[in-house]
Order: sequence, then C-alpha cells, then structure tokens
Amino acid sequence: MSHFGRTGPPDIKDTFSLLVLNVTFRTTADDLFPLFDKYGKVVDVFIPRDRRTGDSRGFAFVRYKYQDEAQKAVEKLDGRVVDGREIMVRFAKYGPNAERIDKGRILEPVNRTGGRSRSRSPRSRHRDHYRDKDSKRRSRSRSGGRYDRDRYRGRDKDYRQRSRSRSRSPDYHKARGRGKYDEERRSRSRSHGSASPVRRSPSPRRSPSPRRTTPSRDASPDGRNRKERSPTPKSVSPRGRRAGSRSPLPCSDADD
DNA sequence: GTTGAGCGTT
Repeated sequence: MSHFGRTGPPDIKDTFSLLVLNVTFRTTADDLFPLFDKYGKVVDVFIPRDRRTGDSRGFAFVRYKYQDEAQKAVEKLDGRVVDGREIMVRFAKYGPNAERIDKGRILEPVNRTGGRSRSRSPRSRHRDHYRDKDSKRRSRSRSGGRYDRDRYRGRDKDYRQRSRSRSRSPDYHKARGRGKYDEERRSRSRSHGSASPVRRSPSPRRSPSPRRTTPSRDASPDGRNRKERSPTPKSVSPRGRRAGSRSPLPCSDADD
C-alpha cells in the first residue's frame, strides 16, 4: 500500500488526524504506516511534499480510525526515534481546508474573518520568521541552514509568474537541479538588458570602452536610438538584391 | 549531497 497521499484524501470525516513532526526528510508514508498501524487502525498516511522538489517537508499526517488508538499512538510514538530522528506525534490542529480540529476530529470550518485562522501563512511563514528573527533576534535561531530551501519557495512565486510568458514545461523535477543556476543566470541577463547568450567581456573590471565613463548613459539610449529608429519610412528589404530585382519569381528562370 | 520551522494532498 504505497499509494498514500497519491490519490487524495480518502476519508477524513470519521478519522483522527495526527501530526508527526520532526520526521526525517527521507521518511516516507510507507515507513510510518507500519509504525503507526501497530497501535491502531491507520486509515491513511500522508506526508506533505514540496511541489517542486517532491521531498518531504519534515512532517507527516497519520489518520486513525479511532481516537483512542490515535491517542495511544501519540503516547507511544511521540518521542520515538525514527530513522535516527526523534519524531513528535501530536493531534493535528488544522485540517486540509483550514478546518478546526480537536484531537484530530474536525469540528467545524474556521472562520477566516475574526476567527483564529491560520495565523502562520504557509506561504510567507518563512519570511515572517526571517524578519522576526532578524528583528527581535529571537533565541529561536536554532539553525540558519534552512534558508536555502526557503529561498526556493520565495522564488517559486516569481518562477511561476515568469513561466507564464514562457510556456514552461510542467516538468519541474526535471529542471530542478539546475533551476537555481539557470534562474540566477537569467536574472543577471535581464539586469543587463541584453539578451546575448554569449558571455560578456572577460574582464568586467576593466571598462571595455574607455570613452564611456558613465555607464548610466548607456542604459538610456533614448536620445540616439530613438532617433535612428524613427526615420526610415522606406521599406528596405534585407535581401535587397532580390527585392530590387524585377523578377517576381526568383525560381522561374525558365519562364522568364 | 544538504536543511529542521512547523499543520495536509487527487
């Protein structure tokens, strides 16, 4: 049964969701299923994974059929070392649709206006933490290595927006490895304003044009470029010779 | 190849 989380939520109306935190990024639902199934009837095990990378986010959801079994699993598996990591099992507080859950049991949809909805937006929670940490310098700075992943998420929005213009393939996992570099490379290219795929001057420190001491002017070619652009009403053919030729049919030499 | 706050999918 490794189809956990691949076919959507099977049934959550009569199930108790348990949140498993601190699980390793390599732990899969199949690894947690036998572990939790030993303490009760596990209806489904779902591990939220990243949309791009597809890796585990570090926590999982285990749905039990009965609350007593779920409670038992929490007490038994909470603090259990799984894959070398001490996992934390507890009842889920929120549902997939932001429903309020009491001990895994969905009570009612949380009121988004006035109610205590998810204070921590999963989309900008990392940003909030970042600022919070940087601002108040909370003693929560347990580690600062997760920025690497947060950076991905932060750009994810731009990435998708940008992809709209460029019919990007839905294969995120394909260009996942070099996506970072490719992104940076493109960003730099855009900053330059030139779409030349060729590399620039080998010596960026030395100005290629000693005459131009003000690169700003180079960035604003309004004065000259526009002047050359406007005047040329006469249609000039790139082929020139062909267009100038009277022969309407270039290949019809025999006919002519 | 990595990381470690925190609450979820077809």
